[in-house]
Amino acid sequence: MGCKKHLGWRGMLKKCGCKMTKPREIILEHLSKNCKHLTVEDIYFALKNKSHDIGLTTVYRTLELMVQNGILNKFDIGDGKSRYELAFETNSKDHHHHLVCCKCGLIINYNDFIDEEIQLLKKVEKELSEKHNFKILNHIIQFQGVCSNCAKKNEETN
Amino acid sequence: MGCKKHLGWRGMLKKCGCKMTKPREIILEHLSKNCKHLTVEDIYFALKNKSHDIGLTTVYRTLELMVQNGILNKFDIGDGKSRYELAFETNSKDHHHHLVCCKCGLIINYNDFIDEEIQLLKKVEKELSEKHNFKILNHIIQFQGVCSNCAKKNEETN
DNA sequence: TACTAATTGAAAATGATTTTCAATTTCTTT
DNA sequence: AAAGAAATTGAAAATCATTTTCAATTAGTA
Repeated sequence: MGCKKHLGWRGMLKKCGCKMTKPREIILEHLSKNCKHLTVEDIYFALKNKSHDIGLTTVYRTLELMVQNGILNKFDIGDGKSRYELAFETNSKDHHHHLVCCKCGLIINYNDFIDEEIQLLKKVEKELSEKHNFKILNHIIQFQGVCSNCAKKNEETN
Repeated sequence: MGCKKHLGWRGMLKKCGCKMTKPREIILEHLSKNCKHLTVEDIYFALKNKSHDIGLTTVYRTLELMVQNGILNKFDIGDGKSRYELAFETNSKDHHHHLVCCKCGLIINYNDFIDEEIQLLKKVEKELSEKHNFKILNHIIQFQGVCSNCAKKNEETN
């Protein structure tokens, strides 16, 4: 299970002078199996529940390392906590963007019209990187709004 | 100066049972004149320099209120501080998206291909709001990368 | 197997943001 | 224009996510 991935991760770590360790392996495995949008706390407690006592600090450090190396994406939905998910190549069928409820924090991955989005993103990316001499590494598209549940709750209140 | 705006702001505040106050007026004026991407600290010290002693807490509260009412956009470039800017209608000529350097935090507003972006965003927005029963209020498009300065610095280091 | 450098984790420190609460201000109503 | 009710302010304290510190441990190499 996950052997190929392990090799990939190990190679990536080697390239930047880092080592593959038990905690890192466990954290990465967890993220691979839970293609969600996890906070540090989410991961820390999930692993604790599986009897993996990995320090909170280690979770922070591992996630940061993986973000630096493009394995994970880090993003923010406005609640003051960072969230992490596996990074998928722009061309991958799993690549997606986010629809976020700003009341309850619900996050929906979408890939409707993803081809059109990607095509346009690439065009804009090319223009911007040339014009501003930027090396563009990533992008975020996020729609923000109110989900049906929260809209309902709000009506009841009024 | 800013009379029309003041009326608009006052009306907005009234609608939500809030009052127009000196601090709020000063903070909004400041944001109107500085179409940047300001942190709470930026604003607090800028006003202090103009001899406006407004409490840090009040700055936080005012900004949050304006975000809730669509006057300001709040966003995050990954450095742990929230940034604020005037919100422009999607159709406004001032509407823009961001190109961010993840090393130094440089933020560039761009509107190249903005018409195409908006057109696509509207299409996606319609689809998502129907499909997921969301009331969509806003969107973020952000490109992340390394600016030329930081790229240069990095070369020198190696 | 031994060594060197990287990693871990617990505790302490940091830094942004929120809460508390008494004093002040706004806006409506007389 | 004055009074009153409700909202707002600001300073200090509290909270909460994240980072730093440092001694003990572990991984990968020689």
